[in-house]
Amino acid sequence: MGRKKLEIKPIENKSSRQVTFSKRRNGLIEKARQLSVLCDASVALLVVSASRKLYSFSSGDKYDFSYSGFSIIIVNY
Amino acid sequence: MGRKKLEIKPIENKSSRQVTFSKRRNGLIEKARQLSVLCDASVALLVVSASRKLYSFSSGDKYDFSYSGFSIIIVNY
DNA sequence: AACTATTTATAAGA
DNA sequence: TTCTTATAAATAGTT
Repeated sequence: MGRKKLEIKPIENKSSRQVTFSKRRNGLIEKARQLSVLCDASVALLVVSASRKLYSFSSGDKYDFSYSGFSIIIVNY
Repeated sequence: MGRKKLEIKPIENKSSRQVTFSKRRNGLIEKARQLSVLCDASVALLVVSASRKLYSFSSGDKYDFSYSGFSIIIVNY
């Protein structure tokens, strides 16, 4: 999408990469939410940025996410 | 997208729901892959259908997924 | 399983 | 950097 076709390869420019990350992360989380609502599916999504920030989505309240360094653990209630 | 605008609410018709699930699940997984490649992010995505089938994506080979009943556990190597 | 009319996401630009 | 918009991409309904 967008003004030009974008090849799916690492974005070198740091600020472009940051902008694209923010937009696409939000889009992905919204799509995950929609899938869970539309299709009665359970969805868990974890995204860790290059700068180690964690963003997550899970349908319902089935999961508890924790994050430490490189480890991601999903623990059921 | 599509011929008509679709409200984001549970799809009652079973076959429609199944078709939408298949299309959107594939789309979501592809978007997850693209985000990880474009933005040097770690992404883990788990989708469990109403019929309890598990579909997943993770960037790199950092994670190992297992699924049993309602429990989903991500374990690092 | 394909198609295609539309909606939606988003790459650049302002 | 928040908002805009031209365009690419996803997909709902159809065949």
